[in-house]
Amino acid sequence: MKKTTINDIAKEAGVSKATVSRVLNHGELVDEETRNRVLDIIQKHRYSPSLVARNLSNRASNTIGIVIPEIDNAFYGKILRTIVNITDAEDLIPVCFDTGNNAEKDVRSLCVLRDLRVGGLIYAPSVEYGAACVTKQAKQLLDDMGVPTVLIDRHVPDFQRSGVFFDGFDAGYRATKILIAAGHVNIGVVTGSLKLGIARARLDGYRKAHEECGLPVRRALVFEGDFTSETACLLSREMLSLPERPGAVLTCNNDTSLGFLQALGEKKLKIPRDIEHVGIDEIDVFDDLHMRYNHIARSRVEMAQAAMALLLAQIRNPDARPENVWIAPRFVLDARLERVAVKHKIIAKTQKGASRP
Amino acid sequence: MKKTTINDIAKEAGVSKATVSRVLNHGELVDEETRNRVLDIIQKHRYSPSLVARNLSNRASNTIGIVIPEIDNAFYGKILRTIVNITDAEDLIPVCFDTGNNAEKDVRSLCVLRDLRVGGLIYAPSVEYGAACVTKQAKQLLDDMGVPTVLIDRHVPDFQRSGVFFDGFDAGYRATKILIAAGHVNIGVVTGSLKLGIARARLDGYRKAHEECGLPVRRALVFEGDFTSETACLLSREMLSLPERPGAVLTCNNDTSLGFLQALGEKKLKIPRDIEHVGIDEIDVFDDLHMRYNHIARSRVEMAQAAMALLLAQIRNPDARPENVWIAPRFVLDARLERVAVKHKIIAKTQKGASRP
DNA sequence: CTGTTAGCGCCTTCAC
DNA sequence: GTGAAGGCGCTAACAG
Repeated sequence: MKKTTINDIAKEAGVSKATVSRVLNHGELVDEETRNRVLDIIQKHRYSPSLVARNLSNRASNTIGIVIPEIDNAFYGKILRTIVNITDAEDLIPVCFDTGNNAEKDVRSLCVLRDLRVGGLIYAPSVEYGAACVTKQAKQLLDDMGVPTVLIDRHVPDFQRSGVFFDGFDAGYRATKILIAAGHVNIGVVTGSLKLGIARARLDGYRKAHEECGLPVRRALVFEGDFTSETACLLSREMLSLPERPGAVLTCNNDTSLGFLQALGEKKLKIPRDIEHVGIDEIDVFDDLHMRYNHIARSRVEMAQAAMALLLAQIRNPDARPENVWIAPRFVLDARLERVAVKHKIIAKTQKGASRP
Repeated sequence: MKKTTINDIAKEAGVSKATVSRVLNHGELVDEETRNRVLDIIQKHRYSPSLVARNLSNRASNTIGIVIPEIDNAFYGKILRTIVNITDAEDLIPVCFDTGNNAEKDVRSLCVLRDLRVGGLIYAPSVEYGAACVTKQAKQLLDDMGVPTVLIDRHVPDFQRSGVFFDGFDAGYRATKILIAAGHVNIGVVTGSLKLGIARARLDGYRKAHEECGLPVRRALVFEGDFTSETACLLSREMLSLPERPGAVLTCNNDTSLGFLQALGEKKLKIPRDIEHVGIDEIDVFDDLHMRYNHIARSRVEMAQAAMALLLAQIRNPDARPENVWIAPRFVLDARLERVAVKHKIIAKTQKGASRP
């Protein structure tokens, strides 16, 4: 039992396949009568042309590749969903890979996408985690593919492409400023692997805030993790056991915040009674439950939309110049911290009521 | 600047494309010397054959379609990630659609997948939400595609295909039994749309437990929602304002549990001081934070793995008979409820230490 | 308006 | 071992 093809239709309709192809693609160029006849037969056989053949013939593909780490992380999950909703609306076909933050998988995924001759690419690289040679391979592949590409959330070092990024430096900087303004001098920080640019940026912001305020950055208060809750919890336990326990803590992504909060719970410490805390990234459940959680949100929907906008623009106009979009941090603070932040002009003013992304 | 093709390689190597094709696919059939020469040229040009052309020629595709609602829901996010990790290991290419629980989008997604001539399909239908005619279309499409298909999590009514399902009836039944065994007679329930089979199953379990214990099912305590936290919260507020407030509540999926917990927080009610609660589905964050949350987990990883196993089996052996796998509920209860459950032989015995999926 | 022809890039017989 | 030829299903000129 074979799939019916354009030939079968043509034969049965007593026309050439060119005509069938025409009613399929440029219906108006075909005599109404023959068109209807062909259409009828198509319907009868429930025929629908093969995209594979069509793509080959057109040497163009309406397929776009998506390469992200940790699909099941709420951050990327939301991004992915936003992306596929857009691809859907634009009649693009999303092919999706998860790298698990493994640079080798970046390369493998890009290989497949290259062989698939996708027409575009949204890419959240984990290559920074990997060896230099892997990064080089990935860049090479991107070049080889020669298709519109938009980086999202993370950079590829020394690589000139469009991208949508979160201003992690600003987030780290302002978060720390706020804590300092609230009277803290002893501020701990749990961040991700400093091999990752985004982790470094956030920590740099933390440092800058200290310098600007004439405060020393105490090495003992800087904890380099890996953006997982497990590691963050271990580090946080350590931090909270310090003889001079920090009065405030900055945690640099959603899972890190969770790890920290877990450690906090174990020690029976309460926010803000015993310690102050600002996290980076929203945590949906806390929102749902209206739980207190001072944090800086990076709008996932906004990022994904911006990325797709850039991608579509590039697909439509291939010689568009690379363009970077920076997504501004959004502050979600309790009344007290917000007052402090506004008073010190660290944030513009209350953003309450801003729709959750 | 054109992509290099098999022809370019053949020409440069001074051989025919047949030979190049051979070194690509059946290297051993080619003289070592020529093979190496061809290989060198391939490397030099960084040539890699087009999967599109190859698929067309082979009239077979290593592509598999994935259609799920709500990619950003942690439940499906985890499933998706597990699936793509497996497709990756099996050299399959995942094409992924999100339907947002919109039956029309089910149909649209299946259409694209059909045109793509995917080699297999993992499908979590939302068609039950839709009109009968839409369901019919979806079934028709599945038939037209004629490729191995595995349903996951949700049924398509009257449709004979392989599938991996959670035993929601059993979950609802045993959860309710436990609450009854714990001394409750006034048990509220918040469920999803009863148009959905999985919602009905869970509620049926709740009913069965009541019957079996000679307890009446009070209609006022049955709240039909839609599996979203917003609706669940509204309904829960209502429930908690009842003159005869239930002493225990069953909530039938993760978001519903969240909605309920939010309403609970608003009323300053505490578990288990004021009310008892069992939810269906895990909520990762609660796990991470070691928060108290009595629930019945449906193992997402297990489901996804089972689904892929069925799919691969079917792909390898096309006349394998349809097969259904039922994933057993896993109970995660606090000490008191667990003791009650074990004592009444509702659950076998402590499952503590079971790895989180 | 419609049919013929010639690919798209690759694979697989078949001869040699 | 290798090349020539034909075909996968479809589209895009080019003639009529």
